[in-house]
Amino acid sequence: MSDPVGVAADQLKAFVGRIEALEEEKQTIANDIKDVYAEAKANGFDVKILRLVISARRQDKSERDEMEAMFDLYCQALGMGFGPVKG
Amino acid sequence: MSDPVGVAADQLKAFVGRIEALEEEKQTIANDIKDVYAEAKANGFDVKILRLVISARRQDKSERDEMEAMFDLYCQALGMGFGPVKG
Amino acid sequence: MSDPVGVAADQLKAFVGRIEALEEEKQTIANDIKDVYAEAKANGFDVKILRLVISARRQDKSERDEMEAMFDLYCQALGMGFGPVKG
Amino acid sequence: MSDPVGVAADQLKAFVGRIEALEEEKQTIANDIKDVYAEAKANGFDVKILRLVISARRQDKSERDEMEAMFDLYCQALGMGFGPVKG
DNA sequence: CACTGGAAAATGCCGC
DNA sequence: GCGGCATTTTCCAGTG
Repeated sequence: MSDPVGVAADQLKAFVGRIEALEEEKQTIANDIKDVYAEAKANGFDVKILRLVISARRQDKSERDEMEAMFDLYCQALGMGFGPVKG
Repeated sequence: MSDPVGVAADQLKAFVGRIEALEEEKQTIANDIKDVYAEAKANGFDVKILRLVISARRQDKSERDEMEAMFDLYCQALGMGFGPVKG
Repeated sequence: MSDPVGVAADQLKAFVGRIEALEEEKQTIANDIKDVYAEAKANGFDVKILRLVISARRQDKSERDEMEAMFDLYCQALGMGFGPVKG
Repeated sequence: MSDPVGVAADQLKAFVGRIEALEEEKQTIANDIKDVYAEAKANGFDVKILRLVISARRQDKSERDEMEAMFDLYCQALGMGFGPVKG
């Protein structure tokens, strides 16, 4: 298999293999997360609230990131003029 | 066309028609939004910042909503016990 | 507020307001679409299939539009007017 | 902090920490997958098709798994042990 | 076992 | 023209 088609096929197989392996890993971790939620539930915690807490923390983080991005943009904008430049 | 199949076909056509009409409206509005951004840009505003402002406002709103949801959940949880109930 | 900055701020508010209004409209329509799907489902239709049908029709339409655009282009290239060529 | 509430709070923090750590791992892997797709694209592969191929393989796999499960079920129903029945 | 909500994937858009 | 990003759509797990 040294023809281009064979090579491409080999490359394709390699890419597919790598992606499928990574997806399996990802799935494993997703299952782990499910397990932790189950464990929390078994310890008497309300899973719904737990999820809410985690998503709130995630949103806080993304909001902080956005603030930072805004700050950067404003810094850039200073001197460049944010609003319309009149003449 | 008074057989069930015909009736179903007519119903189907009706549903498809309604959905397609709504999607066209939606697309029209999406285009309008694009136009407004273009107009703002033509007036010297930085579209990137404008988008950031709008998304920040949207996030604020959703955060407030989430806070409210949390509050409701906590209210529910009171008396039910949020954390593990020991004995 | 007759200074340039105030004017820009007012303009900015106006743009933000218009965009947010349009986005709300858009969201309303999106909800309407969801409702129609729900209604279809309540009438025994398979929503997944329904979605497929509609997206297929959309594709067909865009293909037809493309064809039409091509046709017009060819007509122009041949020095033909838009309407049918009489002789 | 040896009161029940403190204990619950500590437990809660632990659960949140574990989940967040796992989610970060998951995100890392998701990014890796994106990278592989990008690499494939850089090597001339059509990402859209590649995704289709992978999802098709996944479906096949789940079908095969289902079949296997069925097979096992039948074996059980027939009072067969898991391995080959010797006599 | 259907429904709802939330995560993941895919599509389309914008700027470079 | 492509990569990154935001939006949208699709899928799936949890729940009643």
